[in-house]
Amino acid sequence: MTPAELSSAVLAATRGVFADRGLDTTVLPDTLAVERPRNPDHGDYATNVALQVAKRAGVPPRDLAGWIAERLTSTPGVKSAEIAGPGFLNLRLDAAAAGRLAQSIVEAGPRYGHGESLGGQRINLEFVSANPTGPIHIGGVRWAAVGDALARLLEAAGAEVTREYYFNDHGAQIDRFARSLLAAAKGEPTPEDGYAGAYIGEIAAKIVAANPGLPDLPDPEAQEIFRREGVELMFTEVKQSLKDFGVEFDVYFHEDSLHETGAVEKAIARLREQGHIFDHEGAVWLRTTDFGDDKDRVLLKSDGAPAYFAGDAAYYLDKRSRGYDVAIYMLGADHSGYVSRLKALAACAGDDPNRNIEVLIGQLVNLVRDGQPVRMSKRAGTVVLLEDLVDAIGVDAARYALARYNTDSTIDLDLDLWTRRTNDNPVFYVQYAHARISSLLRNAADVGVGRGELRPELLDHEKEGLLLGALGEFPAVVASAAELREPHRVARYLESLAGTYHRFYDNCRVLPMGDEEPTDTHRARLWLCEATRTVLANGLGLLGVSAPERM
RNA sequence: GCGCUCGUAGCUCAACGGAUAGAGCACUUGACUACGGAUCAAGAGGUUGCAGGUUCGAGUCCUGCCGAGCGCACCA
Repeated sequence: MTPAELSSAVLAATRGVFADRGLDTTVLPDTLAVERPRNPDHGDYATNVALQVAKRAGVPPRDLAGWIAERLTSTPGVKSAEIAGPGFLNLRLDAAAAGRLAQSIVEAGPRYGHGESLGGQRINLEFVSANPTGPIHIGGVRWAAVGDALARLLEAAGAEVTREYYFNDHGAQIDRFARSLLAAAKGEPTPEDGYAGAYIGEIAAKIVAANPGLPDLPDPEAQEIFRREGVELMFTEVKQSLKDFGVEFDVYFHEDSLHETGAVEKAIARLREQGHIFDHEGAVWLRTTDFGDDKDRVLLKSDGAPAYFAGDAAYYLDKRSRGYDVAIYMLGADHSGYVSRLKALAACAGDDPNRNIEVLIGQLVNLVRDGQPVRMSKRAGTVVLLEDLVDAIGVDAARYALARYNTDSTIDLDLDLWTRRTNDNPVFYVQYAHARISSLLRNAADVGVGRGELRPELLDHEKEGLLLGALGEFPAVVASAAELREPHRVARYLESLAGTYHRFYDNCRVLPMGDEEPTDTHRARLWLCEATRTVLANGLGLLGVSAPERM
């Protein structure tokens, strides 16, 4: 019996009680969750449904819980249902009902954990979107790891996801980039507002090598070549380093295209039609304050040039025209002031800012080595790069480390910790569990013990029950992590599952010892091990981290 | 000054409004002639920044205060 099945059974029992006693069934929820209590004394599962609805149904919660319990005890697979505290209902499954889960997990394989909680939703997920004026730095890396994990999660929950990268190849920062390349090529110092760092020299040298006549051209023409080719080289590098990080996008959207195709003008015209535009002091404004922004925003500057926000407006409308139900923006903390204007923009465009657009803000990442903050990169000088992090701890550890924390908090990553091959390193702890099971399954094959027919009632050891319970939670963890946009829940779950497995392993011998004949208990435990391996692999897969069979 | 985010064990961090606030590390004490000891068991460690409020129930929601980070352009 899975938690989902149990939850339906509880709901059915509750409905039955309400019908029998003539209570108002409209106070009942459509679905309810059964939870794994922290304290095992509180049963395999618990539900607070009686507490939730008693007041509105006009009955005492403990009485209601008792009536539900009475019905549940006659449900097949439910061993006991007890009232506890103010009206909790603590449930226990019989071992056979619980044990069958192992088989269904193994049979579901890579699909176990997938669901349809977000079925039918089309989601545009924009993340990283770093400027093409330099290599990806640490701020963007957090989103690369979290964003890609979230994309995988949303897909596992049944959504159709487009991973999108907005490429800011338009505007003044590109000119500064081009001037910096030109200066570097001519051996001149970096312009005052330009980009420094060794990578500028590298790229300038590449462009010079590819364009022999370049030094003879007048500055404006040379700068144009540096602009065009520099952006292209940077773009290629960014894509490659993300690919090496295991992150690939479905759409690389070029800001420049919005200006070239007239999309910006069209967007402004549409917003003007909708009545949200006004002219003031020669500039064209969007009245975002009508929808909660703290000031109105300029779309066209008084010199007639579009402001950056005009591109955002056109870009948002473009996303919507592609038919997404939700556009998710993942932005760094330095863009926190951006949330209200993007939401207002969506509202101006006639969308529901609470449903059609989500703006997630991720706080900063600090790297620490030997207790000292790491701030500089050899190559970029002023910031730490994606490649620095990967060089230091590897892709698996980097992705796991970045995806393991709630993005609302700033985090300190200790580079020494994440390279350690010991169990204080969470990614190794989880991967080790997977490798250990893989090894055990290899041994089982070597000695010729197979899973055979599962006798689920044999999985009646306390630690087996706890492990089955943990495995059963996985689909709900995936669904809630997707719904809440919080991939770190998966990582925390895996760490907990790994611990639960090790405790099982310590208490329950899986393979026959010495000359011992294999029994159905050995075979049942192999089912359990295979199920655990499946869940660990699926969970790590959602985070974009490998599940090694040997370490 | 205003806005957003955060404040939980010595450290790094968990905890869809639920029961006795958890885990890893560090510290103390144990378990290796058998499936990977990269493991496990036990102990100690907390006024969840402070003060009120809502609720059957608050780390979680609301208000105020204190502290930290990040923002507050006709820049991108």
